[in-house]
Amino acid sequence: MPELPEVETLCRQLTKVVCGRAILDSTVVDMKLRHLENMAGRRIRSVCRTGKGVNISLDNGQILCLHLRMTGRLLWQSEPVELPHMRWKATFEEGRLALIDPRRFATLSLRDDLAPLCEVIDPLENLPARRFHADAGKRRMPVKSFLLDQRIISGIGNIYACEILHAASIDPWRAANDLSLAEWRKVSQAAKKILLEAIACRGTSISDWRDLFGQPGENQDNLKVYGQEGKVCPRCGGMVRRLKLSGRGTFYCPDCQK
DNA sequence: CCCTATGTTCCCAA
DNA sequence: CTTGGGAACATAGG
Repeated sequence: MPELPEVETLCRQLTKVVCGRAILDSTVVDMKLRHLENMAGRRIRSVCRTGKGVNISLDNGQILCLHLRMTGRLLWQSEPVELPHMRWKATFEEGRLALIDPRRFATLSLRDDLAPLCEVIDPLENLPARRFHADAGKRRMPVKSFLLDQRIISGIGNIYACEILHAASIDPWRAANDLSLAEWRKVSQAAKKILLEAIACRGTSISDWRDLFGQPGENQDNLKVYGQEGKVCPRCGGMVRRLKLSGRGTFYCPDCQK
């Protein structure tokens, strides 16, 4: 279930493996994706990320846009191996890309431009705390829900929202419009630190996540609160708790997140 | 059988 | 208009 660091990891690996390469053939396995045409003959120009989305630019100007949702996985196989839940594949001279996705929520489509995807805040950009502060405006929703709202900020999911708010010492239930500019500065700095650290570790493999080569990431060792219910908060010695917020498991330390 | 799950979208209600 | 809740999508694992 990839968030920004996992998708960034995939994009960097894809760039190395398929950039400049020609697709010999592509095959739809799951008929939910039957609208996808065969990309045989197309060469890959570049790969980039928007939020949690992978965008693969082709030499005819089209962009193959992939969103992995909950259980989607993109794998590079130098030797083709049949795996369960394969929904789509593209063969190259050097190997093939396979989309594996048990729950079949992932989306894959060809688009003509990315512009609509680029208007949202990407937390790795030098987005000023001012922008957060301004966008929070009159929103009374909990700050965690605000961070998770992909229409405002793209890329942060449940694990990193919990970790960012812990690093910033902010209570997830605080109303977004209640945070001061100084507090948004802490959130913005925490987001950048947490996300960059996770990218350096090739993502968080708590359960499903594997990188392009099937390898788990290592950022699970860096988690301070997510999945740590009942454990000791490494910052203040309090006890990490878990409650529901908008239906999502929310891990936090009531003693140092105010 | 129960509950949970790193995501998104849609409908409905307040 | 904003926000929250629940369902839907569909499957695996504890």
